[in-house]
Amino acid sequence: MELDSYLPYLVNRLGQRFVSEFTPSLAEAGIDVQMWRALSVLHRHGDLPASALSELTSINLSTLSRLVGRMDAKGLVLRRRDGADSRTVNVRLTPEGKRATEELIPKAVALEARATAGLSRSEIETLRRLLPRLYASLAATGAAAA
Amino acid sequence: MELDSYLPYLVNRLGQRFVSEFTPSLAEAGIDVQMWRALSVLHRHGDLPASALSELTSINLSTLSRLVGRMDAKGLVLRRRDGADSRTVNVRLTPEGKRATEELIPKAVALEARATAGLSRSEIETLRRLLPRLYASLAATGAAAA
DNA sequence: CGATAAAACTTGCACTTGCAAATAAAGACG
DNA sequence: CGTCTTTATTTGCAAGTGCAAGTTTTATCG
Repeated sequence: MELDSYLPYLVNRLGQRFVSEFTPSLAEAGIDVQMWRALSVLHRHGDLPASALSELTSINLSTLSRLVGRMDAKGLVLRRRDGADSRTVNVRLTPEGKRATEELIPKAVALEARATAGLSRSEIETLRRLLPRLYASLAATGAAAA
Repeated sequence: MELDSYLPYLVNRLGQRFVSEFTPSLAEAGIDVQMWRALSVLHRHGDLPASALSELTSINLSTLSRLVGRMDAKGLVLRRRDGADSRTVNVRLTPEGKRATEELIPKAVALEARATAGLSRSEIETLRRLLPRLYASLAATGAAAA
């Protein structure tokens, strides 16, 4: 195995770099990376059950449960039992949460721009296209595929 | 920002998926993901100072310090002060650590193969080439670039 | 309908993590 | 040479994390 061209290594290393580069911007807003993940997914998808939010953020459900608790305490989200099925907890952005998210989006876009500064438009598009295919391929053949 | 095509999101999500798919194989060997990261880097680079290992694994130095302690206790690595500069701690694989690593490599390769199953040879090569460029671009323009 | 299983969360617990401060060993300098 | 910095790593502390077990609410089935 050539580590320098091993995709899981390259991907995780880059991901960690994204996180550490973005953390200062988040800190200014008083939120951490996990909160940002939840915020951005909620901003994109609207209200979500905790389990769906867990799935989309890749945050462990029990971890997410407590994360949502903290975000609720900070006024970023609202957690409410679902009307139809009260096992389900729906999480929703508060106006304050929406505002915080939208304030951060330009910085998030700038970060991506900085990372892709040396790539052509088509190289960037290639990445956007391929990464989800790897993800899907793992999901399709993974443990959950039983 | 379109989250579904936002590279930091796609990258971190995929990275997390790699981790969770590989965790069972690691568990069989009694090691966790962080240990695996250190092992694979040491296997590739040979002896390394803690700071270099931290850099190459993207693991925070203080976290790494304790991780190496645990790995040492498990007999996977040896930590020794450097002869020339005894501020530096050199970390080296033990034979046991080397064996454990080499036992896992085929599974790591298989995981990558599973992820890339639907891609052409050239698409895979493109990923191997582009991901390090993003990483380098962030490193070059980042906070550390002062 | 009533018992049993399944689903969706939440929580106890033991362990890991990162920041900031502490330690220890070079270097730099007058 | 002794002091002041800088470099390399470790540790105190206050959170955060994941697994396994617990809770509550829906389904299933005879």
